[in-house]
This record gives sequence, C-alpha cells and structure tokens, in this order.
Amino acid sequence: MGAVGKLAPKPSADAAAGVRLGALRHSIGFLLRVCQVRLYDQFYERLGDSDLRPGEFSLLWVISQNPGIKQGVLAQTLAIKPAHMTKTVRRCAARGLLHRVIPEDDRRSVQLSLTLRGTDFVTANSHNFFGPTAYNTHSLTEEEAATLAHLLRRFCGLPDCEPERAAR
Amino acid sequence: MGAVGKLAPKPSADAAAGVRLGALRHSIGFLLRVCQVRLYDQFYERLGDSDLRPGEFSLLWVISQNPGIKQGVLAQTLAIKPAHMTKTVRRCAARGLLHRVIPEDDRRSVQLSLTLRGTDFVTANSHNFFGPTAYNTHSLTEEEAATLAHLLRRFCGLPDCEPERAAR
DNA sequence: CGAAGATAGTTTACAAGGAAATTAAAAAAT
DNA sequence: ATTTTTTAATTTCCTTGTAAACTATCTTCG
Repeated sequence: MGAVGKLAPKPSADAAAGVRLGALRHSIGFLLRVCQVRLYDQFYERLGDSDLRPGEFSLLWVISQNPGIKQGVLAQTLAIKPAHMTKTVRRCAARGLLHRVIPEDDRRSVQLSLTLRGTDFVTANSHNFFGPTAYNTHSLTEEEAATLAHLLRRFCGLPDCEPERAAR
Repeated sequence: MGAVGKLAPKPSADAAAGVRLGALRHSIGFLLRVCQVRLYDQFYERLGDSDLRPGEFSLLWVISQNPGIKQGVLAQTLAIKPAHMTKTVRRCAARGLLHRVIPEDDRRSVQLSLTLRGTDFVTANSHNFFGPTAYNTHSLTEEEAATLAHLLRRFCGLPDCEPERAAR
C-alpha cells in the first residue's frame, strides 16, 4: 500500500508551503489531523508489509498489561467504538493472538487475555512502537516530546500516572 | 448522531481509568488518536445538527484565505488524498459554497474560490472553530494550548508563521 | 417472582476515506 | 514535430469505522 502522501519533498509540497492558513495554523483540531495523517503514513512506510494494522498493537499491548480486561473497558480505553472492537478482537483471536473468555459471573461480557503467541508478537513488535527505533520519527527533542505527550494527556483528560490498582 | 463515547463520566468510564497503559501512556501516536476521537465527539456534540462535516470548514477557510488555490495544493495542505478532495470539493460546489475554475494555462488543474454564499458561511461559522467559543473545549490554559499547537506544528513540520507570499 | 429497564457485545447497513486505475493535459525527450 | 513521461484530477472499488438495531444477560422495580 504505497501512500500518495510521500514524505520526501516534492514540487507540490513546496506549493503547499506557500499557503496562508490564518487562524487555522493555531487550531489544535486541524494540527491533530495533520499529525495523525503523518503518523499513519509513517506507520505504513515501516510496517506496510507486515500483517499488523494501526491500533492492533495498542490493543494487544493493553491486554498484555491487563490480562482478563473486559472488551468494553478496552474499547473505552482505546477510544474505539464497540462494533469495531468486536471485529478487531475477533480478527486477533482468529490469528491466535488472544483468548476470548465469557466469565460465569457475567455472561454478557467478554474477558480478553493474550495467548503465548500474542505475547511473543507484542514482545517482537514493541521496538517499532516504543523507544528510539519507533516508527513515528520526528524532530522534537526528548524533552519536547515529553511535553507534547503531557499536553496531549491534559487535552484528552488522561492521567500522567498509572492507576493504583489494575482493572478487573 | 449520538456518539456512544459520551463525555459525562459513566461507570465504564471509571473502569477505563483503572487500566494500566505502561509505555502507551507516553506514546504520541496513541495520544493523538485519543485526542482526535475526543475532538470528533465534541464536533458532533456542537455541530451534529448542522450540515457541516468535519474538515469542510477547514477546506472553505483555507480557500477563503487563498482565493484561486489549486485543488491539489489544497489537498496537500489539509492532508487529504486527491480522491476524497474531489468528492468534498464537488459536494461544496453543489451546495453553492465555492467555484471550480479550469484555468486556460493549465487545463488539467482546478482552481477554487469561495462564492458569496461560501464567504457568508465561513463568516457565520468561524466562532465555532476559533476563539473562546470554539467547539473543542479543553482544560488547558491559553499558554499551554499555544505550546501544544507549537509542538504539534514542530511534530508535523508545519512552520509557525505565514509564508511571505500567497500561493497561486 | 415476573416484568421492565439497563448493560455488554454482535450484526447489519452505510458513510467516509483512500488505493488503484483511468482520463485529460502539459512538459520533456528525441 | 512527434513520442514519451509526468502531472492533475476523476472514477471505481474496497476497507475501515460506526450508527442503529438486535440478541443475550443482568439488575431493578413493583
């Protein structure tokens, strides 16, 4: 999947540089979208050949940190709507990456845990998402990236620290 | 269109607060997505009844700041792929908000300008996107929001200032 | 104890967004 | 001057993500 929006400078990219944005240049909504598209492009540049889709790693990662987490709680955590969460979870289960368990004490809900294969998958792919070799490259310093992350958490209401106790 | 992801706290929202994120809590990619979804929800909360769609205002706004801008340049500026830009531009043209003009000196391209109706539309809707009454509410101070915007521009490579000359 | 209301996840249908192929036009190469 | 290559936008088809309706299950109420 080769994206039209390539990262190497092009004549038309130069043309975009001459566009006046006015107040939009300071609009967080607009800036979030542009950053999101850039990240998406970088994701496919690095991982386009793998069978990993955007968001799937996050899903598996959060399950690895919270074995037995309920599907609805996971959906809420990752800001994914229930319908899409159902499809994604079933796709990962079909690939043998996670277990779906219906608890006896609440047969409406689904509890999720990684399989050994899923754990290996998360371990093998972590370097693409965290640390200096992550797919999303940028020109910010470590301090600037930390400030950006802090402000984004503030913006969306996510705490800076892990909760005291794990969710069940 | 009532989003499942409501902003008022709910029992399941409390459950999400108890989830351990590990390194994901500091991942800019993940944080950008959560912020994006939150913005999307806020957009529909404020403007769900209107005939405005996400991104359409930005499109009209940039055209208002750059009359005669080429469609490809606009697409690049807003990080929208050409196919989608075609559909969105034609939809706005059908609503009488903009003119599509094929210049004699390059009949491949399309130049865009707002109609009077489009200009009125942008003027009438600006307060929903810029300033203290914008739809995207958050708890950041003005200084923090400015820093966030600055770091997002740094992240995606967008300059802090307007270009010296308008694009043709 | 049974009915009504709420919750959790699933299914279906649809809209948004984009890849790939296409068309039309301009620029570059021969 | 003609052919080839490149550019700009469009069309078609597909995937992703979600609203709405649905099913199954649990909780609350009378």
